[in-house]
Amino acid sequence: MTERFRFDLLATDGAARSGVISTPRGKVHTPAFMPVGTAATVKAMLPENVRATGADILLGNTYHLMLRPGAERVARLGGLHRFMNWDRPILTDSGGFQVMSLAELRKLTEEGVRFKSHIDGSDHLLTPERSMEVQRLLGSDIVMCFDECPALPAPRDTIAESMHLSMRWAARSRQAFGNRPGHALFGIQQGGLETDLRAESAEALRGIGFDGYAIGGLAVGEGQEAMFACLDTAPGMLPADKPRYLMGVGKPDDIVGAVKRGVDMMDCVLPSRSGRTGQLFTRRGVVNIKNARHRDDPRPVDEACSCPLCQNYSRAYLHHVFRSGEIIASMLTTWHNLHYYQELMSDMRGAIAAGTFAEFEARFHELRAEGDIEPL
RNA sequence: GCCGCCUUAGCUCAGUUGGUUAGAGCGCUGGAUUGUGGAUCCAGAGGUCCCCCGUUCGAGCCGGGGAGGCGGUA
Repeated sequence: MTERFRFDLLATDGAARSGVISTPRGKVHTPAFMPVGTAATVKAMLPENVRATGADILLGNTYHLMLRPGAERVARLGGLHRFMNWDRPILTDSGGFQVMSLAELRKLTEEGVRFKSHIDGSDHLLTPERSMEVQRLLGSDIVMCFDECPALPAPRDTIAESMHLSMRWAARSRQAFGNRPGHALFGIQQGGLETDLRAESAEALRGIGFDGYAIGGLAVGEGQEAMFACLDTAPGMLPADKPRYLMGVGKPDDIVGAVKRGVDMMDCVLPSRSGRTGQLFTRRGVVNIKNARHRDDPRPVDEACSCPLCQNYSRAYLHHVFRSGEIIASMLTTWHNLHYYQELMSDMRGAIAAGTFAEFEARFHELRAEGDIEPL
């Protein structure tokens, strides 16, 4: 068992990197995709099945868990790992993003954010210090700094002001986190699409010193082209010997493009959330199982996929259970999507190690361009 | 047999004193969803207004006849 948090870079191919993060709760192979388990569960999945898809680490949410069931309660019950039956690493988001996207009647001050719960309207105050405390109570392995994430597009002044506040909060987060061997604290770079603000933010974070560095504030409406343009320079501003985490991204092609540009970790709700709305991610692009074309189709979603859905059930069956609102529909689609995402990450790790990332990427886009199989 | 009520989109129903291209909800056909609200939003298709005749410049609406359904009554 590793006593301390550690990141070892194993291979590079162009800007793409492959490595391993070691924690007392296990290793995380990078590039890594973290399924989102917001409310102490990856919806529609048992933890052992999430693990079976290849996930090394999950993401949990400070915002949701502090509101329900409450961080102190989770702590009394033995911590988040025990509570949700996942003994491997967990990264927790700080709550900053969710306060902005979910809560009502926010009031932003230097101290933190006062807001009303989207669940029951109760009043709450989230500060860098409280966010660190909540994440400690949960037992998070990788703790995220409390930050503010403005929606894009926004005026440069707004982006700059927000970034400076996030940097002051990053320093307070670092101070409040203290020294906790075996646990990591990640700083979050902001600055929107402005290269100089990104650089200034990265410099501020390096000055404080973190165990890993996240790129925040992307995939919030700017489009893939703008995001990639930002990622052409943002990862290189962060320390090469620490993990780089692109928050909230993304679709499969976003992920491939991000890894190509030097990102080591990502999380996204898409495979799980879209799974619950009938959207399946495959080598050949997206399949919407609700579409009428699948009604009589006895074939699997992807004949080359080894997940339980593709091995045992037809498109026609999945279409039926989806249209009927059956719970198994969400289970099967979520399982498939997480399996696909993890296989994608595994393939990229292999390609980086072999120095064949360019070939991998070409094949990835080639298959998607072919599109889904023709309807019967 | 007689009396009353009903018939408008796939379903359940609105539809003003008769007045442009007849609407809604659900369903259906598609789309959106990026540090999760099992949520939500967007777009589209779909009509012999039960049938026939009449009145009227003009009928889903008014009159007559018929068909089908529901209820009451002998």
